[in-house]
Formats: sequence, C-alpha cells, structure tokens
Amino acid sequence: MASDRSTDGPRAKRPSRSERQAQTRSELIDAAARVFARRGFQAAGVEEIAEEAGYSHGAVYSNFQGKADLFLAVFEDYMAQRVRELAQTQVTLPDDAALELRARGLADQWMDRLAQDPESFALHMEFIAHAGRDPQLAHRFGSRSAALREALTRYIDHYQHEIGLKPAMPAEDLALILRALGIGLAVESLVSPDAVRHDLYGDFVEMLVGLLQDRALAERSPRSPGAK
Amino acid sequence: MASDRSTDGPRAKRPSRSERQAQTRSELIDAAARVFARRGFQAAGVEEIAEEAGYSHGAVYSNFQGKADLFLAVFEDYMAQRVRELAQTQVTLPDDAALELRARGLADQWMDRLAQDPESFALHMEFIAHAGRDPQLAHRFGSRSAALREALTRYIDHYQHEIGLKPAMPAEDLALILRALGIGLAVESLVSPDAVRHDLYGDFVEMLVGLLQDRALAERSPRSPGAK
Amino acid sequence: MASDRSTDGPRAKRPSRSERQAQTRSELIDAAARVFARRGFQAAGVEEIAEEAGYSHGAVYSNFQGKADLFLAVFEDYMAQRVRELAQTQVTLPDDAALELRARGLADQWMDRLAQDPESFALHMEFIAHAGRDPQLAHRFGSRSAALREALTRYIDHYQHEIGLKPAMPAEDLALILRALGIGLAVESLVSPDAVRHDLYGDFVEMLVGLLQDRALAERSPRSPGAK
Amino acid sequence: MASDRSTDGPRAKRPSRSERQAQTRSELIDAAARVFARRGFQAAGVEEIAEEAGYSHGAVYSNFQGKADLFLAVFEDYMAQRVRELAQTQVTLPDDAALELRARGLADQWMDRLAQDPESFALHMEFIAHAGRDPQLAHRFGSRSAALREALTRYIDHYQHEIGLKPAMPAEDLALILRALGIGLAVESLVSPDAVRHDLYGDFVEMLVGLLQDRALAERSPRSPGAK
DNA sequence: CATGAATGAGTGTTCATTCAT
DNA sequence: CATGAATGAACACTCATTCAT
Repeated sequence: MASDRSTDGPRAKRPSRSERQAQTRSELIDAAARVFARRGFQAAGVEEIAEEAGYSHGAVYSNFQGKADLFLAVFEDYMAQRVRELAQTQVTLPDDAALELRARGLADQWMDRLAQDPESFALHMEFIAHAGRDPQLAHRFGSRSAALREALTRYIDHYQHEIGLKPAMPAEDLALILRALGIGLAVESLVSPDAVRHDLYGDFVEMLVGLLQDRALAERSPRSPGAK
Repeated sequence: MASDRSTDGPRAKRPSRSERQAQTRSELIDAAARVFARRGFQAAGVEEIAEEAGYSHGAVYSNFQGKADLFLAVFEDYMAQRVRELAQTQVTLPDDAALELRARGLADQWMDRLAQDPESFALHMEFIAHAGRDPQLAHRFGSRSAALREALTRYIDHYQHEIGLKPAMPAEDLALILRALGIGLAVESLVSPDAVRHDLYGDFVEMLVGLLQDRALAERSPRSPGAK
Repeated sequence: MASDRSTDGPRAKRPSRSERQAQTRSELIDAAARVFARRGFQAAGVEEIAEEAGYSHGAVYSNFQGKADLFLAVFEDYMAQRVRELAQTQVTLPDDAALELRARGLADQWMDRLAQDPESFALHMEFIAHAGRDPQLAHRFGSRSAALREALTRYIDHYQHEIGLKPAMPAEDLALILRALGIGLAVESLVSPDAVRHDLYGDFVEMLVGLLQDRALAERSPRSPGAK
Repeated sequence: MASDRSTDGPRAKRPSRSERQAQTRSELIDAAARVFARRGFQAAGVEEIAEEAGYSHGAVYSNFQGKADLFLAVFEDYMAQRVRELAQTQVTLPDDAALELRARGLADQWMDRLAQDPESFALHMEFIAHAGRDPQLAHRFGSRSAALREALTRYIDHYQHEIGLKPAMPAEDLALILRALGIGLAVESLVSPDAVRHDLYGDFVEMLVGLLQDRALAERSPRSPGAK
C-alpha cells in the first residue's frame, strides 16, 4: 500500500517539480509505446519518440538511461497492464464456469490481442532478440516478464486446487507451457499468418483441460481401473 | 557444351563456370551461417562474412540479392537439414516404440539442440522480428519454414493413422501446436534461462500423447458411456 | 525523532552570505583545478567538477559565467601561485649567487614542475588552442599570463641593473625569450617525451647568461680581461 | 565480341583505379588542410571536409582511418613541405653569408609564416593538446615532427663544422632549442599578439650566434689564458 | 544561491549497397 | 564473376547551458 506524502492537502494546484517530472516521464513512455509499436525497437528513433511526446530528445536522456531503458519502462507498463487484466478476468468470469471455458477464455483473449495488435508482439520478439546478445538486458527484460508468469501461475494454482487437478502437473509448469504455447503460436502467425487458425489455441487448451479433468476423475473413481 | 579440355589428368575435374559459382555460393553460405550464428543477423557485417569465406564483400552481391537474401539461403539450408534429420529419426527409432516415447524423443531433441546452440534460435527470432516489418520478407521466410512444418505433419499423421488417434485433433493442428510449444519454450528460455526445465517439453508431450491415447481407447471401449 | 538543527555548537562562526559564496566559489575552483588537470579542458564535464566539489552543476553557473570562465579563474589562481613562487625564489637564493646559477635555477624549476605535472601544461596548451579561435577568450587568458611575464621581467631587470648587463637586451625581451623557450621545450617534450633532456634548458640558460656577462665585461674593459 | 579494352600501353589516358584513389586521397588532404586551418581540428566536420573536396563524407572513411588519421596525413604533407623549404633555403642563401644572418634568416622566416598563417600554428597546438591525452596519437604526431627536427639538426651541424663552433653545444641541442624558441614565441603571440615583436626571434638568434662565434674565436686565440 | 529538468546543438562512424573496372 | 572505391542514410548520445522553483 502506498501512502501519500503530500502535505499541502488535496488541492495541490501547481504541480511540484517531481510531479511534473513524473508526468513527463509518463508522457514519454506513452509516446514511446506508440512509436515502438509502429516502427519497431531498432527503427524507432529517440528523436521521433520525444517529438511524439512533445519534448526534445534530451528529455528522454533526462528521464531514462537510454533507448533500451526507455523500452524496458514501456514494457513494464505493458506487463503491469496484462497482470491487471488477468486479475480482472478472474473477477469477471463466473467463478463456477467450467474450467475448460475459463482456460479457453484466456487463450482466446491472447489470440484476440494478437490479431488486433500484432505489432506489439513483434516488438517484444525484436527486443528479446536484441537482448539475447546482451545478458544484462536479457535479465532486466526477464525480470519484467516474470511478473506475468507468476500471476498466471497463481491463477492456475487457484483453480487446480479447487478442482483437484493438482497432481497432473505443477501449476508453475502448466503456466509456463500455456504461455509458451501462446508465444509460439504468435511467432508462427507472424511468420505464416494463414497457418494459424484463430481458434486453435482455445480449442487445444479446452481439450487439454478436459483431458486432464477426465483423468483426474478417473483416478479418483476406483471403479474404472482405467486404460493401459 | 564442353570447352577445351586441357590435359591435366583424366579425373582432375576442372570446375566449369557454373560449378565454380556454385562453390563460391556454397562457401559464402557456410561462412554466413557461422558469422550469423556468432554475431546475429544485424550485427553481422557483409564484409565480415565475405572475409570469413575468403572473398571480398562484393562477392556476396554477385551471388545474392543482399544480406537478407543471403540469410534466407542460410536458413533454407538449415531447414533442409532439419527435415533430413526428422526423416532420419523416423527411421532410427524402433517403429514399435510407444508413441509417447517417440513424441518425447522429438521434444527432447529440440531441447537438446537449443541447449547446445541457443545462438541459432536467437538468430531466427531476430530475423523473424526483422521480417515482421517487411511482409515480403516474412513471406519468403514463412515458405522456408513451411517445409519443416509439413514434414512434421506427415510424420504425425503417419502415427495417428496407425494408432487410430486421428479424431482427437487433425495432424496438421497437432504439428503446429507441438512446434509452437517448442518455439515458445525456446523463447522463454532465451528470456529467463533458468525458468525452463530441460525435460519440461518432453514431459508434457509424453503426458499429452498418453492422454490422447487413453481417450481414444476409452472411446472405443464399450464400457465407457458415450463420447461427448 | 529528528533533533533540532539550531543547537549545534555554541558560537560556531556563522558565515555571512558573501563568505559562504566565496567559500563555494573557492571550493569549485579547487575542484575544477583537479578535474581539469586530470581530464583536460574539453573532456572535463561541468557536472563532474561540481560533483567533485560536492555541489550540483548548477552551482557552477551561479558562480561563473560558464566553463571557460571557471577555467580562467583556476588559471588566475595558478598564475598567482607561480608569481608568489618566483618572489619566494628571489628571497631564498643567496643574493650573491652567481647570476648564471640563478638563471639556471629558474629554468630547472620549470623543468621539474613539467616533469612532475605535465598535465597542467597540456591543459594550458589545450586552452590556448581553444581560445585561439576566440579573440575575447584569448585576451582574457593573455591578461592573466601577463602577470607572470611582468614579474619575471622585474626579476631579470633587478639583476641586470645590479650587474650592469643591461645593454645586451632589454629585460622585457629577455624575459619573453626565456619564457618562450620554456614553453617551447615543454611543447616538444609533450610531443616527443624522449627528445628533451631535462637539463637542456638549464644548460642553455646558464651558458647564455655566461656569454652575456662575458661580453658585458669585455665591453667595459676592452683591453683587460677582468676577473669575475 | 571485342572488348573495348584498350591497349594503349604507357600513355594511359584513363587513370587506373589506384591512380584515381591516389587522386581522391590527395584532394581530400588538400581540402582537409584548408578546413582544418580555417576551423580547427575539433570544430572541423568530416562532412565539411569531404564537401570541400567534392566527395561524400564516406570517401574520407574509405581513405583514412578517421578524422585524426586524416589530420596526420595533412600534417605529414605540411612537414614535408617545411623540410623541402629548409633545403631550399640552404641552397638559396649565399653560402658565405655570415652565420648570424643565416640563423636570423631562418628565424625571420618562421615569424613571417606565423604572421601570415597563425591558424596553422594554432591548429598544430590544438592537435598536440588533443593528442596529449592519447599516447598513441602523440607518438604518431611526434614521429612526423621528428623529420623536421632532424633536418634542422643536419643543417646546423653543417655550419657548425664549417666554422668550428662545434664545442659550444651539440647541433642536436641547438636545433631543439631554436625550434623550441620559435614554438614558444608563437604560443606567446597566440596568447598576447602584441607582446611579441616580429624581429625579436631574429634579433635574439643573431645575437646568440654572434656570442657563440666570439667565444669560439676567443678560445682559439692564444692571448686568452683562462681557457680551461 | 543552489537545484536539476529540459533543451538542443553538435558529429564521428558504421555499413549495406552500387557500379565501374 | 569478383573487386573495392565511393556513396549516403541513419543515429544514439553527450554536455554546456538555461530557467523555473
């Protein structure tokens, strides 16, 4: 929980120096998000970004270490947004929705976003490739990615518990697999846009969850000694 | 038509013009493969590649349209190699190996290669990101990728038929999913090297195939209440 | 619980406004002297200097017109120091020391300092070159240099009078020549460190003064080779 | 299919590739000399230089390692010119001119050039200061300077022998001293243009040579008993 | 007076590509 | 076909300086 340190009460008319800087920073991040998405990481010029935000390019260097640092700030915002979205989903969907449908819901959401905004995904891939040659950068990127992976893990864990699917596979692994699948499909659709049916991810996830549930049920019921 | 044969021995095959060119081309491709893997697509210099092959950079432009074209040639070779490898695997493994183990074999092979040579994967991701902003390039890249996808589809199809798994999911989709998963896990491990267990891919695939088989059996078994 | 600030110490001399400023100014100059010597005029950053002094870079602009102005202040201090040093030398050396040895003493002092701290000389050269394109700056620099030149002139004049060397060359010219020689040798040793013997300056000056004295004697008593 | 490969032998009208490059190189050097003199080393832009020569700035990087390398090439030409000039002087002046006048001739020549083209001198000082922080550069600069120093040494040596001045001071030292004096006076006149009389250098050199000659004569004369 | 956010001028260098030889 | 001189687009970053607080 954050506390407000302001002493001048609720009506601070004049933005203080640090408020103004926070605003500048945030405007730069927003502008950068647009320009990076539009042009890609490497093709985007620092000047171009600053201009989009209505500042001189020097302002970028006043607020960030450099282009890569600015990108990471954009990415951090983006991931925070995704985490919030996931929490939202958890609340929105009826809690008693069939597990398959919840899972497919997340998958479809991913594919929808991809269809709507393939640039952002391409951008992230580009940055990963860029960071792949720079361990320091890779690490900074990775730690920002972790938040979402962990949120997804918690999400899955929650339902696994509820339904008793647990034994099939640790939530952590499942979360990783599902995310990896989403990423992989996105890559494939970047390369061969027509090769990836929009529903494929959802179909597969739904099927997978169904299979896991069936098995869980079968294992609990002593009557059917099962296959094999 | 043959030109003048000089007398430098019966079997000293004097390379013809086109043979010589094919040789140059192939030397350039090999050199490029090394340099691209070592330095990345964008960081690799045309000069550097030509030098590695023992030519001047101009030679590259005599044999390829440019850097991207050279890359595609390298990639084509690489994919052809992978296809050949897949065929080899099909032959090597005992044909009666449990399906799960075959599937896991492929998955493990992928992870092994990734562990050994992460650079190549990073390279391909980099190029995909690069091509992502250039539809023409993306298409050229995609069509080179297709070959492997198709080979994998045929491979899966073969076993699905044999075992009667067919209904669960079209071979094509399954191939796509499995590949996507491999790619996604590779991406994750690029970003967070420690987050991806080496066996995870194999474990999952083995489990998945097991589940599918179980279901197929169950569906055929009279005792189970009708299919969904 | 924070304690009260105003109770620290009984009668700590509270610096007045202008004393405080003079102190800041002087701290900045000292810090600048170190940083300029270490990094050179152009490579030294205003920020770096301010940091060395424990201020923000803005403090520099509150106390000086800019970087060049700060440099001139440093240079002024430096020259004042040299002038004081010259006066000191005048007092220290036995007044009846042979003129040759006095002259050589100054020369050797110059070479010693150069050997110990070539950076300062390089710094001055750099600034001269910088100011060379800016007449206003050159003039400001020149007027600070003049003080030392004049002090040296007076110094020489004093002994010329005493010994009656006067006619050979005006003290002003001789001072200029001797200084120029020192500067030129320093430049040479900057460019080719091994080309300049450490004693060369002293040897030459000693010889020169000897020659001048001989001639003065000869002129006064054309016929009698007087004793020294 | 006759080619228009001409067989025109020695009178090749068309400049060969390497001739053309030599020409480009030389044009760039000439242009650089002008721009460097006009604007200074650091203020001169590579683009500006290339433009002055009628090439793209890339041509500079095709022919030189970079800006500093280009400068060194300019400087090399400049020094070669000075060496040639010195040889010329040796030939031009009547060989029986009084030694004092020869010496003063060189000094005056130096001051004349300085008066005419102070920029070149300022430029060299600037580069020395620049190179002062980069030992590698300093060395490259120094070795180009050496040629002139050596030529001057030989020049002096020649006349010292002839007249029997030798013992006073080794030619090498004298050459160094005279050059250093010229350089130092140039520096002084850069800093305080009015402080340096144009004739001062010549006057001093003339006097110095006179003194040395007198002493040499005195030492040879049997009448002076005091010779060591 | 000191601070520091923002400015913006200033630039050498790399490198894919072209084209005359 | 191979060569390599020349092109020219592209660019992140530094840093002295200003000015509102």
